[in-house]
Amino acid sequence: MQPQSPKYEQIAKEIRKRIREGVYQPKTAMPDQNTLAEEFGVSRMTIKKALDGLTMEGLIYTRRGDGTYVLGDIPLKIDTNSPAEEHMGLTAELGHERVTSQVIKFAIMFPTEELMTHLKLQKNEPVFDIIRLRLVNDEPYVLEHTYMPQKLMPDLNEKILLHSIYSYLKDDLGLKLSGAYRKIHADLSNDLDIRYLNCQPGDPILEVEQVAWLQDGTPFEYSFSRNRYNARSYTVLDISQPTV
Amino acid sequence: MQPQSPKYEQIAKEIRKRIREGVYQPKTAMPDQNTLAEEFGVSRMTIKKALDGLTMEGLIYTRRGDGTYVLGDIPLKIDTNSPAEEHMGLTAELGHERVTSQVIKFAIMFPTEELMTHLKLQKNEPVFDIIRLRLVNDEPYVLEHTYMPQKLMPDLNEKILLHSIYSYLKDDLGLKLSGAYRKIHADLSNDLDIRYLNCQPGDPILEVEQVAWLQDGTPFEYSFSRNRYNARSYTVLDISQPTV
DNA sequence: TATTTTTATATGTATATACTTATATCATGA
DNA sequence: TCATGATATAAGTATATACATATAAAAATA
Repeated sequence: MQPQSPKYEQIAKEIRKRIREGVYQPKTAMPDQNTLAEEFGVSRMTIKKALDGLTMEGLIYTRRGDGTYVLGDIPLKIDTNSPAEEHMGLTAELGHERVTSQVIKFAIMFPTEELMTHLKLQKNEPVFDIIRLRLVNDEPYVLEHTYMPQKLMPDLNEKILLHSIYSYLKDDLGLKLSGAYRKIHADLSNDLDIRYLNCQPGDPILEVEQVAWLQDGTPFEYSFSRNRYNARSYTVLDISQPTV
Repeated sequence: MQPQSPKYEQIAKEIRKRIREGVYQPKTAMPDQNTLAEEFGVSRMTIKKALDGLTMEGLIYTRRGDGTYVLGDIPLKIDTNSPAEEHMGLTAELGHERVTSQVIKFAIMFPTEELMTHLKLQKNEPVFDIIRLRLVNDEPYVLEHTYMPQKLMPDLNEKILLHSIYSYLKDDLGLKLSGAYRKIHADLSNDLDIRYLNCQPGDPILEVEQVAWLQDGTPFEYSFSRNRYNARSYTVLDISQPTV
């Protein structure tokens, strides 16, 4: 019977709903914090904490001395594009399309110098070397080359690769993913791209190079996702917090 | 003599410095909140607010019941790549290199359907139509095609374009920039690219399409930045806040 | 009328305090 | 030895309160 999430989160959820349903309209002011505090039966500090979260999401903005205003029509979804996050990313993004995977390579090796740097490993700590082709409605969509430290996921196998690395890490191993650092380039197609992505020699490729890490800072994935230039774009939402 | 920034921000700044200088080492625990509160002579709530900010920046992470740990070695700079933010972005990024601009087009027009949508304008509200070539040490670097509503910046002129749109908007007009939504694609070079970026027909181009807006949600820029595929990559840091 | 000053209002910051909950450590017992 | 349970610890949540400060609206003044 105890509340699963803190009050400020429940309140944020309710306010998000009101914005979505038009109770609070874009470009108009919301009730002030004291009024909301009274309505929800909490202190103003708790309301403020809820509003702070919504501000960071870009749903509202506040002006000291004035009030709180609804924005509400900014696109909010970020396109994650992480091999390990396919169930949040690709699957969610494509909705009802049929996403399948094909494992092209599943090997284990000692890390190169570069991998040792990116994944913070010693030279005697093996990494998985995985290449997967992801298809949408049987059409080649993205070619993913992924390296992951074996020690973090000793029991990784081909069956998991076909399903979801993400839910394996999160649900089975209890690892908490935290963030990613991505570098996006344009490149020319190479032999693998031509073979698996059905593209021509000389075609441009959109490559996303990524290091992803856990909540404690451990890197768990170094990957390259290669997309046909006309098949996909990469989307980023950057809300810069006001610099003090 | 009054403090220009709030205490929690000053404390965050000091802790950032300590991490940078190695007083608090990566992978080790920091002093607990009560100790820090005592040291800085503030309440624990104030310390917590400072730590919350550092957590969002990805510098530290906290575990309830355990403590606060330093991460500290995650690359933090985001490559903004916004025409209007060149003084935070391009200039800052390239440090001591000499960045110059060349105005290729500076016109005014009524918006197309697409511009009306992206910039939330009526068909009788004119937009500036700007093409700039940016050079680093006299080498072509990026070709920027920018559209901005005239009503937000009636006095924009060619001299400003050569200097900094960003500081004009921020310092002269007092507008507060808030965020941007970007879409990144790979593309094939077109005539303009070939002419100004010194590239060959068939070369891949990294294009960043962007809508940027002010704190109140008003879009003020719709732009395309086109980069030679081997000249530049686009970098993103994505710290996902723990989902509740 | 136009400008300046005052006042009311709403958000921001900061504190002290109490309680909750996740984690690690240490003691206990099978 | 290994699992279980108590205990200490540290961060998280929430409140009440006071004051600071930015903004808008109203009142006073030239």
